[in-house]
Amino acid sequence: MIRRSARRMTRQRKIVLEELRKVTSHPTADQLHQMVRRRLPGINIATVYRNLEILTDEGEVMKLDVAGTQRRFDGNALNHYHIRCSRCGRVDDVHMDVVDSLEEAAAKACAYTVLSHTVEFVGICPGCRDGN
Amino acid sequence: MIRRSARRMTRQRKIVLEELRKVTSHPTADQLHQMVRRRLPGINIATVYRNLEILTDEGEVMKLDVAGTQRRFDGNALNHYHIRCSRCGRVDDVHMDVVDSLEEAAAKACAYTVLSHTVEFVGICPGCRDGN
DNA sequence: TTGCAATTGCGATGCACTTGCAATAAGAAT
DNA sequence: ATTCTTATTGCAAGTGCATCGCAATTGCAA
Ligand SMILES: [Mn+2]
Ligand SMILES: [Mn+2]
Ligand SMILES: [Zn+2]
Ligand SMILES: [Zn+2]
Repeated sequence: MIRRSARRMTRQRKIVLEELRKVTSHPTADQLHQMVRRRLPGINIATVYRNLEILTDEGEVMKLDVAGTQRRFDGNALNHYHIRCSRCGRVDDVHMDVVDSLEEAAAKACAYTVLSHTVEFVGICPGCRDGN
Repeated sequence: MIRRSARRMTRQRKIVLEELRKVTSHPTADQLHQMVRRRLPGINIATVYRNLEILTDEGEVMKLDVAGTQRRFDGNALNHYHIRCSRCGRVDDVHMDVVDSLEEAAAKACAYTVLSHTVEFVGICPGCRDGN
């Protein structure tokens, strides 16, 4: 029989998750590494990456592959949409309903079995627009 | 006064564009490099990248930053949606109407000035589904 | 407590893309 | 046609983000 290896809740993994859950800013791995380091000075960036990978496939967090930039991570694993500022690169949540009907429309418009979808808006954040 | 440098239509640029326009497959830069090399054996990958960059900001082609994979290029610069096969990675067009109302909804649901949006579907392509 | 596989820190490596530079060539001016 | 300017090229080296190999450590089940 196939057995998945038993996961351990290490100090590192716990704090990576806690720090990511604390913010709504969709940090990159190295931003998160800085945050975690305040509590765990010796932690290595590779450990942060490895844990984010594991937490992602456990469904605890979400990987965001933002167009043309460094990968970001989201402590909220429920599907929701994002907007990226084209000036400064920050990424924020868009608090609108997910449009599931897009997937039905797509299923009719191509030959694939449709499984999921993501939407990324691009715009100008308030800070950049109002000049700060 | 600011003047943009005059663009030259080099043999390389012309053929990169022609080869990209020939296909509907959204090739990566090195796939396109292989294609172009059949007509221009000496062309370097850096030249392909540079020309794709230039053609993109001239609006002739489109860069696709597909979630978690190598960048792909699209000879059709008009906004349309894509679907990626989670098994084999191929990317195809989804021939459905672009839902502009998403941007209005997003504008109400966040503080950004919304400029554009992209949708990426994920699914299983016919080839992978039907086992080839 | 003990045993042992999962996990870590660290350095090395990989990969996709970008850049510096001298040589080349597009295309406007003559 | 020829000359001239400078955008563009090929090549090699460089960047940056992410991943990997490995010996040492550690969670945790027995
Ligand atoms: Mn989010
Ligand atoms: Mn397309
Ligand atoms: Zn901004
Ligand atoms: Zn497939």
